[in-house]
Amino acid sequence: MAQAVSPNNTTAANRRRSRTKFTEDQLKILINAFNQKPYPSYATKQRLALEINTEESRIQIWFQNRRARHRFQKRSEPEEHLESSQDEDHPEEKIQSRGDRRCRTSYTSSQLHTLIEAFMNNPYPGIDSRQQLAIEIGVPESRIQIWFQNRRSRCHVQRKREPDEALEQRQDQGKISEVRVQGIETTQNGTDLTSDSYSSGARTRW
DNA sequence: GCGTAATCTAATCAACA
DNA sequence: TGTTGATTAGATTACGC
Repeated sequence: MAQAVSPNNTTAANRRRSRTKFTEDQLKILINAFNQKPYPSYATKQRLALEINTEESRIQIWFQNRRARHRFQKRSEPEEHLESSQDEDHPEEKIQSRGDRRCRTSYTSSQLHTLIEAFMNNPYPGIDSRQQLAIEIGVPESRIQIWFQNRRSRCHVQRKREPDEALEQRQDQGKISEVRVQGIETTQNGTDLTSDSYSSGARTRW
């Protein structure tokens, strides 16, 4: 998978968060919680965060990685070695956790303006930039990270769709031949994730 | 070098205007 | 109903021992 930040290009602006080192006691609590519920609700994650004195976002990442490791083990290990209680697919937990999500963050137009400006400047901000933005607009850093993820993702989708849409438009207008889509493709083909064009066709809220 | 936290994309769910 | 924040799986990167 393509990564935006090359290993040798680490600057203050794209530096990763330093690794969290969980203590034995913290891990005991986390593992115990995981064994009970691999898909904890937001309230549970918050409670755990409080209990082991860390951020809720770290709990979320820990559970994500833990589930991934479990799935991996499940695939690679012979079936008789599996611990039955923990290796179910846990569909009921998944369903339940959907009912207790974090409240949707609602950004003001000025917050969005700041985010978009930052995105145009750098679509892959490191921990320092994200924290700075978080302070600036008064939103947790984890929400900034999610916002950038969604924004990048939707930019990719939009860019994939644009040539098709241009074609459809031409067909709708009954304009035959000579109209070139090339221009659109070439200008969008670079690394310009920063374009706000992905929302330009639709209604914008900012 | 290994274990694993952090990060990424893509798909999907779901709140809200 | 479309937009977009939240969550997930799965893959990958890279930190810290």
